[in-house]
Amino acid sequence: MESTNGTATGRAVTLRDVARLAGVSVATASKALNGKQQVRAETRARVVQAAEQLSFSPNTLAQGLITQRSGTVGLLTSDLEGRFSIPILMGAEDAFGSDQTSVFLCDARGDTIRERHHLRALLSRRVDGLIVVGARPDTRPSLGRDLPVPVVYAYSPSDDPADLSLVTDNVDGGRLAVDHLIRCGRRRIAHITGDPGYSAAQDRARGAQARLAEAGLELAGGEVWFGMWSEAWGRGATRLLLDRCPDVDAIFAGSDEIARGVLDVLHEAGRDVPSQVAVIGYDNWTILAANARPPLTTVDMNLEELGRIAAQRLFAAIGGTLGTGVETVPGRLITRESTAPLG
Amino acid sequence: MESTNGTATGRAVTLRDVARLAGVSVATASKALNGKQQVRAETRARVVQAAEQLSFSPNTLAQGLITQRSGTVGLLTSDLEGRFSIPILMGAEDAFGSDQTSVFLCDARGDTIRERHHLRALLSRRVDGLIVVGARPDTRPSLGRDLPVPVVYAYSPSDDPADLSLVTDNVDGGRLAVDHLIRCGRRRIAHITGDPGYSAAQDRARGAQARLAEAGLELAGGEVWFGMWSEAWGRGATRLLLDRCPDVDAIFAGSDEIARGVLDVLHEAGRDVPSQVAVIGYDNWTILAANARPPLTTVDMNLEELGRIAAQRLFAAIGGTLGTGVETVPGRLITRESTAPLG
DNA sequence: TACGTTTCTGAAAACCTTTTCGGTCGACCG
DNA sequence: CGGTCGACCGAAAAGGTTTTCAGAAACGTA
Repeated sequence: MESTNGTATGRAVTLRDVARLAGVSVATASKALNGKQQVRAETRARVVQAAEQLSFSPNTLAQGLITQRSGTVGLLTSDLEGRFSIPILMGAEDAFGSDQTSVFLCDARGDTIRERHHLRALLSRRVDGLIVVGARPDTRPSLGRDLPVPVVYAYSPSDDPADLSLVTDNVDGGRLAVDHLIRCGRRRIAHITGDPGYSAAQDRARGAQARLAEAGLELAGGEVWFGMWSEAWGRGATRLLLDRCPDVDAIFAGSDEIARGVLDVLHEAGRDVPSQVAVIGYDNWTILAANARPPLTTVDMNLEELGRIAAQRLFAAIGGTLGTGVETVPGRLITRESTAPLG
Repeated sequence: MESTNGTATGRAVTLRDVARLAGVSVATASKALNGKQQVRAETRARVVQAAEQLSFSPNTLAQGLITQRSGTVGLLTSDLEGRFSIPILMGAEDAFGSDQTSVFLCDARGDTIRERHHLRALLSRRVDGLIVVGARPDTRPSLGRDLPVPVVYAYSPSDDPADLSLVTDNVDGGRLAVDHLIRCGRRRIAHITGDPGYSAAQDRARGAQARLAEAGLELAGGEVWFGMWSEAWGRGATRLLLDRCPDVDAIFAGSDEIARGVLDVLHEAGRDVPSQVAVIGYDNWTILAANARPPLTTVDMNLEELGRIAAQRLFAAIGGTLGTGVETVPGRLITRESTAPLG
């Protein structure tokens, strides 16, 4: 039976076929292909050659059935359209060697019952482990303690301290940003950020203020400008800021979106960036940061790294036992042209 | 053995356990749970109850082994970080009922040998089908004709006409954009777009010009302004355009990024949008389009829809036979505030 | 009572691979 | 030459499910 355009080509070739062609039993064929010691070099060569000739590829389902290890992990996300899952996913993907482990991607779309649903399906598929990545860097409900596989929470930590969670270090990120501005010689530093209901906003602000305090400085404008995660808020807040505090020489924006708004208004107001006012963003969302005028210095959360670590922890946990608590991954500064030493 | 924090909890519960608890054989247990006719209602109830009590979930690997259907599909992408794969993926995800089918996500990162690698792995896992989504809307090499499973190419069409490809309708998209501008009463319409090496750029331009011709109009500036897919090019081209053709009353930008650049320069030049110049983008990349000043009217490529259709075609093809050729999915206009009737 | 029918149940094969364990064969030693 | 040993190979079980087919039970009919 010929294979015509996607129609399955008869039966798939199995180890039996290989064995038959090589003139050995399936047992030795298996051993030969898996590099076991129990087979003569000459026999092994014959088997390998037969396998290639038939372009045999072992049925992973059957393997999984007997080894009790499927070689798959589930990635349960809640914001696919968001920009957080994707880098994490990529990091995870390349931490598992792609030939060893494949990842099932499930998007729960923020819906708890859909999440339970996906969870059931994944367990039914006998995944070896689970990575749960949330939509925002706030605590999320645990999946529970009595799952048959290890779970790592990424980005959104679990509310159960017995789980293992990996999060970005927002406090340190805020500190990083302000530290950079101070090193640039800035002294009148303002902080415009997003929704105060986000712990990310609070943490970054805390880190920023801590670093300011160390330098004996106060926030320009006297307080953190909380608002929304949008360009429009960036614009609005900047207008107010320039009004109230015209001698500001640096602005730390809580996100690249906000930073875009900040840049816009500074431009309108005729303040040069970076010579008069330095601006730093957060997220390193390339489309926004790299295309800004001028290109935006920003804090990268190292999400791929976070994903990679999540995968490593999970991998280590499979078969072994998992750590607990919240592990924190530091970000890094990406310097572009929106910041520069003063003078 | 207790389950402690992710460590596997002894042996998983199997159909045998259910059968034993219900006092029947595994055969009847299977039939009972799968709604087969061969079992008395009372027996079925007993089995179901036992299954729930043990919270049994069938081993999909074993099922797949015998039914020759794994209930999985592979999604092979080349631009995870890009904005095209994700909506397609989401569309696909919700077209397959999530309890029926799970999707393996693989990112080849534009590397052909990594792609072969992933392909082998997916076939080894006995996926029921494959969706291949490319990074750019140009032709890509076919995976080949003699695969054991059906394949649908999305976004990037395959170079083999015997394959089934689904692409966005760029010609129609260009027409849509210009049609909207004409209906707004605009007559001096310019087109600034990206890299002329992209068929998307060419097609959109062709559609735009076709619609202009129907209205007896010519492109303002005389020609299409090809360049790069960047804000910077949008800015540069707009400056040139205003210079050469100051009475332009509408600009069709080949992407939202370009449109952002266009808006920036118009703003600087003191041209009001939309009262003096209407601007329309392409992609409906929300972060750019909705946050623009003013919010950007744009063409949405309906990528989720494309993903959904891809999944449907694939689903239909599994077991049956697949269509061939290139199928085209129309986009739709998203009107925001950057366009409005003249006067 | 004998027999046919219908309805339900269970044994067993099948899916494909890995792994254990016993067996064969030749070589080597005493 | 008998025995031991090592190297290599194959038969068979296992993993969890579905499906086929034969058998059992219950019931109605002649």
